[in-house]
Amino acid sequence: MPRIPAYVAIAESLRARIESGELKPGDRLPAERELVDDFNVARMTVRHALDTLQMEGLIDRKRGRTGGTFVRSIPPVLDLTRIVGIDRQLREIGLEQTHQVVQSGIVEANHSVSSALSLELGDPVFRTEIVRYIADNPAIVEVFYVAREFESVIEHLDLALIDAFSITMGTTVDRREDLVTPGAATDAERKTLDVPGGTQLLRITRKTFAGEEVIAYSELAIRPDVAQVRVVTHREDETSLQP
Amino acid sequence: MPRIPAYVAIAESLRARIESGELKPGDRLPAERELVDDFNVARMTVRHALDTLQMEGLIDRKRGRTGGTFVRSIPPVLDLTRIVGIDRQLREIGLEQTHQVVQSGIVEANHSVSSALSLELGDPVFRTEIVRYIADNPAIVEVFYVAREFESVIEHLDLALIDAFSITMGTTVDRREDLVTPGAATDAERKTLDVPGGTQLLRITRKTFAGEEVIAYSELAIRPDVAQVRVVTHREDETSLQP
DNA sequence: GAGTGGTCTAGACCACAGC
DNA sequence: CTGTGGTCTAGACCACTCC
Repeated sequence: MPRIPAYVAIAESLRARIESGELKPGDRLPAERELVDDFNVARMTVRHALDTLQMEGLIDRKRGRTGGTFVRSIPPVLDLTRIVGIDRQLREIGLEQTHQVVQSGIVEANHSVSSALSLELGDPVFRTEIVRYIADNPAIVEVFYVAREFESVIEHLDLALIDAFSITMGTTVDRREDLVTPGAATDAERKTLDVPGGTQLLRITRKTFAGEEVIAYSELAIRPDVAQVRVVTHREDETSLQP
Repeated sequence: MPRIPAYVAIAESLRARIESGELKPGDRLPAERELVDDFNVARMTVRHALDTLQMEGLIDRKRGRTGGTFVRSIPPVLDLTRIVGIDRQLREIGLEQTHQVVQSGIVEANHSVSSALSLELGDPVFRTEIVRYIADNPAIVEVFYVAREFESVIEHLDLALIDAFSITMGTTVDRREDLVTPGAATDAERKTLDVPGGTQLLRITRKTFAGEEVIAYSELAIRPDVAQVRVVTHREDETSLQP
């Protein structure tokens, strides 16, 4: 029998109390120093256990006199496979969405951007960084890159990008491709999203197509504690049973 | 000016070396004890920095005489919005996929399962746990639940579920919905996927529909270092510009 | 002020994988 | 055997937030 590390045992014990429903979303777990007494370990070991639960998305932590460690509650769902903007999706379920342009201007294309948009490394591109708030919580950071001549699409950030292109440029967008990966917040995201270091995010890198050409490239980072992501696939999308 | 924690500064420094290309995928970073000397901090602080980079998906760590900390290489892409099975998608890009049924049998529906399949808590359901290997690496754990009478679909695990239902039951599947979240490996997943604790995974909970009825519910956990996930959305899926 | 989580130290020993 | 990462201790002080 392999030995079970203490921090794993502690995490299992707390996870069991959450999954059994003994601790419900919003409930507070014992303070770290209490857990130290309960399990007879050093505080770093308790923190390692809590770190893993936080990475799993089961708990949130707040500091201060009324802070503590809490069971995470279930966030609203955003549909990746709907073309309509986030704004409208949230309004349908009765939530407020606002956004704020953090920065925008011409920058030199880095490697990811230039290869996505078929440019040379260092070519000028128009970059916009947006933070979207759901019910006043910073929820999503979106950085998007377009060729300079498309700059005016940012006048319609409340719309889906697809419609913004159609209105401002007359360009017909017909497809987008999203790569979805998990990953912790970087320091920059940590600041704009106002989360502690190490928070788990859902990352999406998106290519928006007009025909076979990529006309926009964006990177989204979503706080999973304020928005879940859904993907819907219909049978008609593809005939699957051919050899 | 807020003070920058040492572990953040160390992580930033290493991240910069990776993103600049000074360290390429597969390259080895300095050993932890070397970094301790380089940055004049305790080893726990270096490890905290490396933990955050690991959570971001930038590095992998291996122990043993020839182990170390390595820059992660870029994994193949699986398309969530294609109905064809994982098996065929990988064969198209020249990779081997095998799978193994870890366990299967009748269990009592827990809360998630019963509410997804419209059953009562504790009702019997057929549960199958599968591990999928990509190029001999354990890549995906898939647990799926169906009503007992659909049990025979597991005879066709190499096919997409949609076709398995069609062949064995004559049931026409026409839609599926996936919820995508990030989250670290639990202890159970850690064992079956053979990853160290705290590894980031991409989690998908999937409902498979026949008409408005959910006929299968599955939970997938994907190792992002062996498979990336893509979502493709077409314009025709929805008319977006209505008020 | 007081109690919460966040950072950090300077060690120790363990587990693993090649040589 | 040796060098790698993994776990753990028993403290310390900091930063935040409400009272």
